[in-house]
This record gives sequence, C-alpha cells and structure tokens, in this order.
Amino acid sequence: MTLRLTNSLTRRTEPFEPLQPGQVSMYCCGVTVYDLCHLGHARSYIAWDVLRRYLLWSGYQVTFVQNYTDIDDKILKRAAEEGSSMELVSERNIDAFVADMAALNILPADRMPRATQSLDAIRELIGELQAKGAAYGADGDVYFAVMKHAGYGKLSGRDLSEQQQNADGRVSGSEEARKHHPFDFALWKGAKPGEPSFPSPWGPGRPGWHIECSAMVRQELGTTIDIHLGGADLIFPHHENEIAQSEAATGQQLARWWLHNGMVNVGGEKMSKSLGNFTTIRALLESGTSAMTLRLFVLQAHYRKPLDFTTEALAAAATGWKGLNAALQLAAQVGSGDWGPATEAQASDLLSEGRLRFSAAMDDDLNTSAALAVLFELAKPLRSLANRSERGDAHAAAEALALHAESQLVLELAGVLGLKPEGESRPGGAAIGGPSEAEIAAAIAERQAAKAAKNYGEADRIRANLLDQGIELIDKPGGLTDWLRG
RNA sequence: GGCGGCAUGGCCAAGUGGUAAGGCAGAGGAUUGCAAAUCCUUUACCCCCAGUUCGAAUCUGGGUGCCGCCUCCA
Repeated sequence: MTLRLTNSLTRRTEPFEPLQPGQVSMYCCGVTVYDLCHLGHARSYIAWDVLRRYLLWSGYQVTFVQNYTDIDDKILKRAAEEGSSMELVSERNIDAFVADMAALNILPADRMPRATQSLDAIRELIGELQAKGAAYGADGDVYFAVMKHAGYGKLSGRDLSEQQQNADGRVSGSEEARKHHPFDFALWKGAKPGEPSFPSPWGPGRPGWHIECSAMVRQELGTTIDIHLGGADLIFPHHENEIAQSEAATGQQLARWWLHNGMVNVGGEKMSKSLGNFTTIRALLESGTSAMTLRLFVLQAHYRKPLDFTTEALAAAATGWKGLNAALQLAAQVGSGDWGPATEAQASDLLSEGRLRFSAAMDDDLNTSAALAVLFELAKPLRSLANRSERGDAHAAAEALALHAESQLVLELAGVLGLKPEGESRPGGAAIGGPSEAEIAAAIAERQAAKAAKNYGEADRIRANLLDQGIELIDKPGGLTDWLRG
C-alpha cells in the first residue's frame, strides 16, 4: 500500500511519491499574528500534524516549515488600537501560537521563518520578477502582472478573461487604479506616512502578503517542494498567487502536491474573525474541553470536508475520548513493562491486522475517521481490562500480561494521530484546591459504615457532599469504592 | 454569474459496484440499597427522478437543498 493524497492541483487522489526518495519537504501557510488562533486554525494544523506524524511513522524523513506573517495591515491596526507596536503585537501572538500548538500536541515545525526576517529573500525575488517583466512598479508599489504568467489560474480553476468582466464593477480606489489588471496583486507596498517600513530598491515599504511564502519556501526548502499545505480558503488568491510568483521567477514547479483542509463551520457558516462566530483555542481549553477531545473531534471527520462545530458534537467527542483515554492510560501502564518475547507472540495476528487496517485507512487520503475506528476497536479489550484490573482481579492481571503488545500498538497508533493519555484523575492524582486523598478516604469509609448500617440517607449525603467538591464516587462490585476527581 | 465541494440511522461520521465501520445518544439485560461507572445485546436499505449493470449508497444524466472561494481569512 502506498499513501494516496488528494492534490488540489490535479483534483485527484494520487499515489504520493516525494522528489527525493525517503525525504519529504512540506510547507504550511501559517498565521498572521494579529490575534489568538481559533478552532479553524486548530483544525488545519491538527490535520497537517497528523500528515506529518504519519509520514514520519511510515519512515520518511520530513522537513516541515511553517511561516509567521508578522507584517500586515491587521497587525498595524491592532498595534495602533493598543498604542503598541507591530513588533510587540507580533511577539505576543507568536508566543500564544506556540503555547496553543503545544497544548494541542502539535509538533513544532522544523523551522518557522518570519516575514520580517526574510526580507532579503523577498526583495531578491521581487527583483527577479521585475527583471523578467512579470512585475511593474507604480507609485512606490510593485505589482505582479498576472497576464504575463501563462499558468495563472491553474490551481483555482479561474480564467482571467472571464474574471476581467466579473471584476469590472469592483475596480475602485487608488490601488485598483494603479493595477494593470484587477487580479494583479502587490509584491511590495510603498509605506504610508507613519507606518513602519523597510528599505528597498523601490523605496521604503513592506512586502505584500503572498510574496513572503514564495520567498520562504525557496529559502528554506528549495525551488520545488513536495507538499504545500493550507486551508481551502487560501486557494484563491493566496496560493494561486504564490504559484504565479514562484513559477514565474524560477520556471520550475513550486509544489508537487497541494493539500487543502475544509473549513470549520458554525451553524452552517464558516468560522471566521470577520463573522465574529469564532471560538479561540485558548477559550475552548479554558472552558474545560480537553486538548485531546478537540483532537478527536477534528479527526473524526475527514480533513477535506467541512466540520460543523456544535456543543453537542463536542460533547460526544468528549465522551468518546473519555473511553479511549481510559484504554490509553491502561496501555501506558501495561505497555511500559518488560514482559519478554513469549507474550508478545500471543497476540501478533490480531495486532498485525490492526496495524494493517490502520495503515490502509491512513493511506487512503488520511482517512482518520476509519483509522480511529480501528483504534476504538483495539482499545475495547483494554477498556474492559482497565475496569476489571482496578478491583485487583488476579485473572485480569494475567490478561494484562498477554495484552502487553496490544497496549504498545494502541499507544503507537494513537501517537500517529497525536493522541496521548491525558490527565491522571485516578487516586494518586494531584489535588488542586480539593479535599486531600486522606479526607476522601475517610469520607468513603464513613459512607461505607453508613451503608452497612443501612443508613442510606447519610450515605447519599456524603456522596453528594463529595460531588460538590468535585469528587465523583464509583462503587465497584465487591464493596470497593473508587473515585474520580473531576 | 464563474470555479469547487457536499447530501448516509436521533446526532457526528466512514464507506467509491456485491446487500451499510466507528463514536455519541437511545432501548433491553447484568450489576447496584439507589445513582454513577462498567459489561453484554440491540437500532439505517444511504435527498429525489431516470439510466447503465446480474447487482449501486457507490457509475452516468437531470433535479432539489446546503457550503466554500471569487475581498483579509486555516
């Protein structure tokens, strides 16, 4: 089996093969750091994190580059509102981005270039485009001439002559007046009074949005990369323009594969800053949704399809994760021991089948939904074991031995999806402002006594009292009482 | 208007020619003083119409509905 991926460039799902055998270069369009990331960003970056993890797991050497857009009108606007500076706003949001990604267990990119630190490469690229006649200057701005690039529109399926007509009514404003064609776009923007600016052969100013990606891709990964990633909303104009710039300059293909993720919707509409219907990653995590629940929620749908964000769907994912997490926690316990080769062999057939089904699902354009189904099925026996072993069942402990290999596989496959055991809430977990373990044990003993005396009113009162303090009691067969700190 | 995508049980969501994975919720049972948790069992003919085929959720054509992009956007 080989990995098949849907390439936006060809609109087909094709077998993936990197330019250099065994090595994959990937570039992902990052964020404009004017604000916190929301669930749309989370979805996108989780999807590509899974692609990266899967490639690594499959034995590829992967170089992953993601940029920060730290020069932008919105950053300037934000800085002006705060009486701050572009640098401070950017720094703050880059820090937040790093923290949010780490919280979601998204592997950090190998390199994360910033527009402000890539100006030489940007200016060089603009210069080349101008030398080749693909760009023209106008009042301190420099524009890319889309009509000079034969392939323009190949990614988004646009036809320039038709677009010309459709765009006629929109041509207005000074920038539009300077353009030769409505779809021409700025490579370099001349500085307006009071704006931060950088020197250039065309006068002080700053780079346009699209050019930075072209410059960074070339600088960090070379002329032609294997995979370029981004949200479907970037196909036009951003990615189309990136292709035009890079390919006009180098004469070579920019990226062999273009992968685009579907949008996160709220009530049938795209989640976005402008619509104001967004939830930040931070806010969601702070409201009590765990990072792994969010990952599960995202991964249960295929990455190219729209994903509707609802509290119901999220709650379903939370419950689903609770069960999977229990299995993973046990697996981490069981899988860590050294049990010898004899037990490993016992479950090998079942395991290799699971591994195969998982790979087959992932090979099919990253069918994480199907891959998760495999994971849930593998986790099932572990879950039931987890529940039995808690009451010290000797038989269960013996089974645990036999399931050692299975535990490792479950952890391994979960890891490919970036899912890891989360939050130790069983006895022994750290108390944060709640009753201590000793206090809980005492209360349980008290309730036990009340139950023995058939004083159920008192027993229920103790239980309710603990629940108020965030401690949930679970009676197990055999008279034992377990508890969870929620 | 142009380009692209989607429509599967109460909800989410796989499935791309041979009689529908998985998760959540629900139901029944076991267990329990009760509850929770857990375990077992269980719930669909796939938007509509026509066609291709021995056979279609899966292919073709036509509808209907919804979404994204065409302006900054993951």
